[in-house]
Amino acid sequence: MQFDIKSHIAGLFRGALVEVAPEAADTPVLLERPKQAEHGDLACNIAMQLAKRLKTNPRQLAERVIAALRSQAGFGEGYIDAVEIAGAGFINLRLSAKSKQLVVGRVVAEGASFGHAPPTGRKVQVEFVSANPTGPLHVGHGRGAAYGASVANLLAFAGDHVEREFYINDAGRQMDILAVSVWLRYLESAGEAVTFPADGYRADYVRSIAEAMAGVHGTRFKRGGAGLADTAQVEDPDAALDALIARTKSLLGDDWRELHRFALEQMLADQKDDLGQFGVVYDRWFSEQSLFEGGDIERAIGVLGERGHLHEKDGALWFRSTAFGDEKDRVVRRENGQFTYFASDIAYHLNKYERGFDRLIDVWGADHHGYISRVKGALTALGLDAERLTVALVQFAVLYRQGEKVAMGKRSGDFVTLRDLRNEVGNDAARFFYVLRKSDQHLDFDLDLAKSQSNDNPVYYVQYAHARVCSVFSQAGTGPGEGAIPAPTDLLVNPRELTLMQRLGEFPEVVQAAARDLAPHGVAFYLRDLAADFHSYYNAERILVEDASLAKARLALCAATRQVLASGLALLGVSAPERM
RNA sequence: GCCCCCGUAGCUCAGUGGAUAGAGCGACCCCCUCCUAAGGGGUAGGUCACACGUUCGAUUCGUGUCGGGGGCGCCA
Repeated sequence: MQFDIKSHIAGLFRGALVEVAPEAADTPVLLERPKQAEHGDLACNIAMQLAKRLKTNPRQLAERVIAALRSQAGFGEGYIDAVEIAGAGFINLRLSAKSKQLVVGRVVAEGASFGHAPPTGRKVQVEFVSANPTGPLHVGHGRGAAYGASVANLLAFAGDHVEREFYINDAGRQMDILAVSVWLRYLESAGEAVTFPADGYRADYVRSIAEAMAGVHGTRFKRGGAGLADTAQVEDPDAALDALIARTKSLLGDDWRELHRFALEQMLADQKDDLGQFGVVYDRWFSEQSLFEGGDIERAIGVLGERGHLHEKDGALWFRSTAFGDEKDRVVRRENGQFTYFASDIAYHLNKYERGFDRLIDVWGADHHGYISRVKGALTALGLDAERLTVALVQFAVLYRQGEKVAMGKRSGDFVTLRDLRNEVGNDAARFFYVLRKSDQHLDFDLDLAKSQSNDNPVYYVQYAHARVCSVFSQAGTGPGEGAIPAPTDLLVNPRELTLMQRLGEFPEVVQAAARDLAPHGVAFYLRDLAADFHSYYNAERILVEDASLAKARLALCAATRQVLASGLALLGVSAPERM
């Protein structure tokens, strides 16, 4: 671990506190960065915090703390230029150029691991996207993908062992509906007259899967379409669809499984490919169906029953979630004997706990918020610690084109897919824009802005800073890595250099905070600030000056800047181009 | 009806129990003989929705009101 100026100073404060107020020596020392430059580089509010407890005036207490601070061994090492009392009792510190220069050598030496926390030993799972495999991913999934992937990266950077998982909802009625829809299109293209159900999947990709199926399986699934006509006569659309599914299953017999699997695999391959191109990869794809096949659902529900949390009513089996703060009890097994999605989810989460994760993070769409209390309730009922589960809700993204909301009709099939979005604005802009807002905030995604190659576009602004640094290095005839030669950083004393170095020094705390809050937008905002500091410096000062020592020092600062830009962009899954 | 999110500059949004609340865009003015102008410098723009409470201190925490968005199935 390299010398860290902030913890050094916090240590001095703790020493001073022992002298001034031994009874309060355990009070944590908070050092924050004042918003205004005239308040120095670091501010400590310890005097105001303790004034009441010690029955004294905060300014007087601050004076005593400062006196003790000056007497600490280590105070005179040249890291602190000035200490003063301000306002109600703030202790403001002005750091020396020497203390700000430390970060340059540190970043250059540590490279990509600068800001990376040591291993925590904690095993964390992040489950995200988990879209139904009944259609292509749309722009809403895209936000969950960008957010979940960045959160996973942040946690790994903060020292956790992270596993990324996608839960495949391959067991339910929706999947059956897709399989039937594909089958009908398949029959249709073979010349059969079929009546397509109102609630079937009617978008184009269904036809594509049907064509692929004909290519692979030929006429294997052909049956007389006339045997379906009466199912379309059922009044209630839901019942009609169920009748159609049942009829299809009986007509196809053992081939139903194959048909179902074919449709599922086509859809999954599409989603996997889409996510892969988006830079989102998983350690595991977990099948809901496997929970049925392995008996996990019956086992999980069985445990709930043994613990006395189930009861029967109206022929269905209910979990008494009201006993755990939910507003009403929830069905786990329907009157028709089928388990609900909720039952699968209970079994799935039990399975996660059994895999020994210290922490589980579920990234869900905001429409699932009512679901949290019942899942946590079920976990508690199973005797598990529900506190280990964190559900991060991601609000919807609304696309705008030329100031107009882009219509998204899921039913009509004209929704915008993630793939369309990526093709339109590019992966980098999509990843960056998705995490530019707090996840629990509605996101207005401006397509025109994301596409514009101008200074309005924050992605290009940050990437351009990186490209500029690289350009300086190519002019200098060296690579940024060669800045690793010990450089005379004490020559870096002009205000813009000091500002830039200070900003670089903030990176570790920014990343830690973003990981703690599951808030990748903090990194995005930081990168914009860092890029601004660099652009400002670049415009005001020439890097490759005549004075060889100064040029070398400035190159070292550039190398450090490039590294932090690249590290931050990598956390967000955005590329760091050397040329633009 | 119940639950969740939000209300900060003309627009889109950051932000923190602290000191004179920030950024980008938009508006206006200025800067390439020079390492990428996809850049930089400057001006203007605010009752942090409102009220009460907790606190030495509230834009931040709590309660309430008003306003906007979303969710509340034996769907997944």
